[in-house]
Amino acid sequence: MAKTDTNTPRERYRTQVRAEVKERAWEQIATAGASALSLNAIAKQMGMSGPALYRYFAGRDELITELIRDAYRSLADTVQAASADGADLAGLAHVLRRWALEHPQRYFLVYGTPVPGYHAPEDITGISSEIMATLLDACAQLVPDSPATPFGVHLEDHREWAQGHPAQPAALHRAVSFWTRMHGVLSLELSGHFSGMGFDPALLFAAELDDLLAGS
Amino acid sequence: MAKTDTNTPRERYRTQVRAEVKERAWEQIATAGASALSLNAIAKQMGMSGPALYRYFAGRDELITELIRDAYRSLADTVQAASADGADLAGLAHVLRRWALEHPQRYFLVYGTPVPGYHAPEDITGISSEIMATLLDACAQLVPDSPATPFGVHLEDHREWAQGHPAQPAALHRAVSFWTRMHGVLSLELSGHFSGMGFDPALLFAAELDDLLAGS
DNA sequence: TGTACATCAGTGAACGCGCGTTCACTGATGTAC
DNA sequence: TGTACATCAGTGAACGCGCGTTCACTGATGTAC
Repeated sequence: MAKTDTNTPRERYRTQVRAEVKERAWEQIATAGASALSLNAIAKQMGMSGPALYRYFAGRDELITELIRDAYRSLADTVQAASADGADLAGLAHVLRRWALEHPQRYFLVYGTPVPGYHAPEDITGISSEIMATLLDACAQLVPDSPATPFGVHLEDHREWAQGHPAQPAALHRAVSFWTRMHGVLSLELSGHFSGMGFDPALLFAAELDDLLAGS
Repeated sequence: MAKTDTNTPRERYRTQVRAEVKERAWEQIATAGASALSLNAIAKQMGMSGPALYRYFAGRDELITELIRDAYRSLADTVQAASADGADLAGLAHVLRRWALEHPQRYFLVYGTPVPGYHAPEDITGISSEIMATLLDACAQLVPDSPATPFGVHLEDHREWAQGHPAQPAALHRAVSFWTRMHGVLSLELSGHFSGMGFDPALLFAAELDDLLAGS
């Protein structure tokens, strides 16, 4: 079914090398930032010559796009797995934070400063919708019939992004607030903006989550 | 008193050229991202030869640091001016959003994805504290004696960052929440993450602000 | 099992590019008497 | 007011660098009979 031909030895080797290239790419991003990503440097680090990588990636741009796709996929998988294991909204929050702390570079590739020119391919926005859907599920299960907020009503009028998910206005509102609030804390935490301040970011995260669950 | 010698014609010229270099730098960042900033490109755009800029900046790094400093300064000035005009916390929120929408590149240089190697000079963290202090003022004025939250108590134990500001625990908590929540919305808005979703980011921002002011 | 052929991974040379930065120099602008 | 000197903005050549990418080629690995 899936077109991942991992049958022949040669193709197994191919996917293995591709994976190693990506690993080195992540290391490089962690060390010097995404903009410093260089095919030649990766090749050298793997003990091969620059042009060799063109057997595996059409070019630098394709590699970067792949990394972004993988980052989205990784987050979606993580969240969906937690949901399948019965995690509620609070559970998703902790899984999200854990993922962000484990893979800060991936987090920033997904939610960080955008590159002015770049536009993500369609399938990536699709993965983004998957994440949103999982969030909506969790929000809908929590207090299924909360009173609609004004912004919830506005969202009800603009719910294309919910992809036909049958969530109530209050759930739509909560999903969006969840997203922005968790991102607010995680983004500043990963950026190091809290590091000189002395308090424990985990407690801030927990406080924000509690407040969100208590709901207005 | 201030050591800004804008007296002699030569020095007025100097500061003028420095200013133009920075302007072009911002344009370049807006077009291709901060990592694409190039002294040579700026020089060419100004109709002069590359090395000429070394009369005005010690090198690329100094220019970038200056831009970051200016961005912080611009935000601090904006917020302080609003505060001096009697703006309350809600007023500061709107001034902040306005500033972010007007200068997205500056916003990202301040709060965006960090460059792994880079550490900001001390005076920049000082400006950051000024912003925090203004925020604390506004939070302390709102409901001066709210009950302390658990996280507020934690902050009370780690209040070095407040630089001796006499805010109550509840105010400390509110200032931090204000910061992370506004950033959560603004960061995703400026990154374009809402653009395909259909709803109005201004309403989301307002809803988040209302919820914060209602306070739990 | 052995031979003939096709596939494909990886190499090394080469191209053009733009970068940051240095250096010795020219020429204009200001300063001192 | 005019001359002599110092200051400093800007130039052009040059250095070394690493980048992405192409190309013709070698040599190993798999496939077909």
